[in-house]
Amino acid sequence: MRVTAKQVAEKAGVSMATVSRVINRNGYVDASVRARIEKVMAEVGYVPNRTAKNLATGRTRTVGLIITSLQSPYFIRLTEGIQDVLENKGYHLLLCNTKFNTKIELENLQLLREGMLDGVITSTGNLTHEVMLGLVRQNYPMVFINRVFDELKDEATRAGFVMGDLHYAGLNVTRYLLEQGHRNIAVLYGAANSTSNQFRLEGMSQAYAALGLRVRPELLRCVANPPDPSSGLNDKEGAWAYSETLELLQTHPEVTAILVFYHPMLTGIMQALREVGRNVPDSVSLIGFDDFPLAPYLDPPLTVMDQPVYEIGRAAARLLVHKIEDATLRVAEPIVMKPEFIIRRSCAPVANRYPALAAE
Amino acid sequence: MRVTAKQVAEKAGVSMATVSRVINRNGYVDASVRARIEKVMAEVGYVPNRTAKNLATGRTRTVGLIITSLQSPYFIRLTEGIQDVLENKGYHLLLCNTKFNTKIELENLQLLREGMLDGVITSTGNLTHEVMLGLVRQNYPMVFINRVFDELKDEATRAGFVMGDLHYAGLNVTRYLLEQGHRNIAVLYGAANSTSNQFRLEGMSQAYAALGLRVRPELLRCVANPPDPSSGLNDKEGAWAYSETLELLQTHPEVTAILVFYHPMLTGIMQALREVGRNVPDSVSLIGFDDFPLAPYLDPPLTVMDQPVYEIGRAAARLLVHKIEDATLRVAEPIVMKPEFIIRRSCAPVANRYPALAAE
DNA sequence: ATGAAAGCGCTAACAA
DNA sequence: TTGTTAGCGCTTTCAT
Repeated sequence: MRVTAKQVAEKAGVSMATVSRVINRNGYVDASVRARIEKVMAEVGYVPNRTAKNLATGRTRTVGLIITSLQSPYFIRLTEGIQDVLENKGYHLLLCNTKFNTKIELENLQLLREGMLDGVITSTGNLTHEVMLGLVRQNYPMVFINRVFDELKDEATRAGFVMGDLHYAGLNVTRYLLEQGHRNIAVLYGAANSTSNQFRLEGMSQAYAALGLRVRPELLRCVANPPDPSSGLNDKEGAWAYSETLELLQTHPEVTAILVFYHPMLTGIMQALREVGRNVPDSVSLIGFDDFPLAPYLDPPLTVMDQPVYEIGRAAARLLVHKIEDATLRVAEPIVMKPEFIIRRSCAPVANRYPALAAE
Repeated sequence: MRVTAKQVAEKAGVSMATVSRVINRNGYVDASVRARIEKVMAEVGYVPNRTAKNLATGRTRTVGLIITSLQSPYFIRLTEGIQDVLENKGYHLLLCNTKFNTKIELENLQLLREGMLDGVITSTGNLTHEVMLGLVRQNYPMVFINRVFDELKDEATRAGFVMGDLHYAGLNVTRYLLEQGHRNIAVLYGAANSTSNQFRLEGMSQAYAALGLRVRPELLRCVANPPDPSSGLNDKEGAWAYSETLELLQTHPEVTAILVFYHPMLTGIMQALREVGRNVPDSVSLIGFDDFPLAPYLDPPLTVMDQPVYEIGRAAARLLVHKIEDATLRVAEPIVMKPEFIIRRSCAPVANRYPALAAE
């Protein structure tokens, strides 16, 4: 049978309170008494019951992380950053992978209300915007990645915000392509409703506008509604991207550059390109968002706009833990991190494609 | 303030027991009474407290998953399989990423003893062998991936086992290379102590033995002890593999094939190969273990021995949930899944390298 | 069909 | 420095 603190107390001839003090190393306990209790605990193999402690303290030292996919190196790296900090602070991570399913996301947010989670970090689209807003206003400790709530502008809540400078990222990537002569730049992204994508797209528009040009909306493709979201297929997201890319290239052969906002789509895009004989980078330039270990080893090595994802994760976790442990903390200003452009070999000037034209 | 079931009961003019019955939809409750209680719950915004429920029921509907890295597509896919099943059964996932740190692993195992976890799935090396064994003998619900306990052979415990046929995998990959004329096959693996590696190595030996040959132990390299395990460096594991590979190629230039048991090492291996001018596959053949979405897009496309990782994950989660929900369940037989060899372009016969020799 | 009441195992304020 | 005691909020027999 399980041994309880009460039994330890009886056996050691002390009160439960004293046992509790030695378990948690707080309060004053006489050295000899402590030794006696510890001896008893070791003898009977006492293990404290965590759920009882959770109930008594009203805390669980568990944090929820909500992401939309495990296939994206972005989320992996983010999770690593978060977990490294949490572990260091003695917190645990409950992982919720929504796979773009709002229902799953809501179920996990419910755990926050139910007191099973001390706080939550979210890095998802904004389908659950209203729910999140409600939670924030009820002062649950929450940290949002790459997301803003205009409604909260003048409110002092416990919510925290960490972001990459995605506007800057979109702006600079686009400027780079425009300078290389690209005018028909397609974008493939993963979730229509995410603020991350909006930021990048805004940056993109700005780069166009600087040249008196405009984004062509028909070249913006979202793959948020997968053909078969429930299949166990490996590389499911690549499969969606594949058909979308094929369609794009067919209807818009004038595309000379593709921006990939969501890396799980990369395989499908590359396969489609290959099948229709559009070589990278000579026929089409390709740029990914966020770096990942294998990027330099792809064929061709992928040029990417990187974000310090690991640091973003760390910052988010630190912020959340602060907010959990200090209920009065109010940090309204988002933490913003600068991206870095990493040029490899998946982009080429349009002139390479039409050398004759360029020579004129 | 938080609303409790007690307050709901008072407001609805019933007892807590009845409220509990409507929350959990069990026991008999008169339709009109149920409606009244539900109305009150909605009005006051009642949310049940999960930690209290956990304490009262002695269960948390939370399962721990212990893996050693998030950088390996193997663990990612495994996690997806596990999570898809858990979510479907109403369980949550507490993720423990040990990064080969035994201390972290032990801390998470402790959560099982402390009643915070209903069960645990482990897919790690066997540094914690004794601890695991103790837990199993105390009848905690546990499922092990790619691991066996000879000690448990004749005991009826609650432990479950799911494995890929790694012996078969090692055997066939090696046979394939031997048939292509390779005799100096190096192996780079991630954790010296893992049974998965042992199984593969045994298969390998068998393939050698069939030709009257033997494995050359000096060509087996483990990268379990990283130069800097705590750095936040992206692609840390690739960095370890890089230096190990460099050293290997320098001391053993006769190597014509490399088997990679742990994919996060791939980047470092490829870079080292590139730097010393050993072209894949003409100068060195490369085979990876387990497929992943980007494998066909590497330069060159990677030949791999794949495992049905997603299915392994699903099977493990199903088994664990069974064991949690039926304390009498005793399934000693491991579930074994067959691997599949996927040939792409990272292997070439040795004859390609020494055509003159082959022509003799 | 509903209620009373005894836990579940620990924490923490207060008293001593 | 230690003990007393009243919770934490829910579940679950056992009556009724």
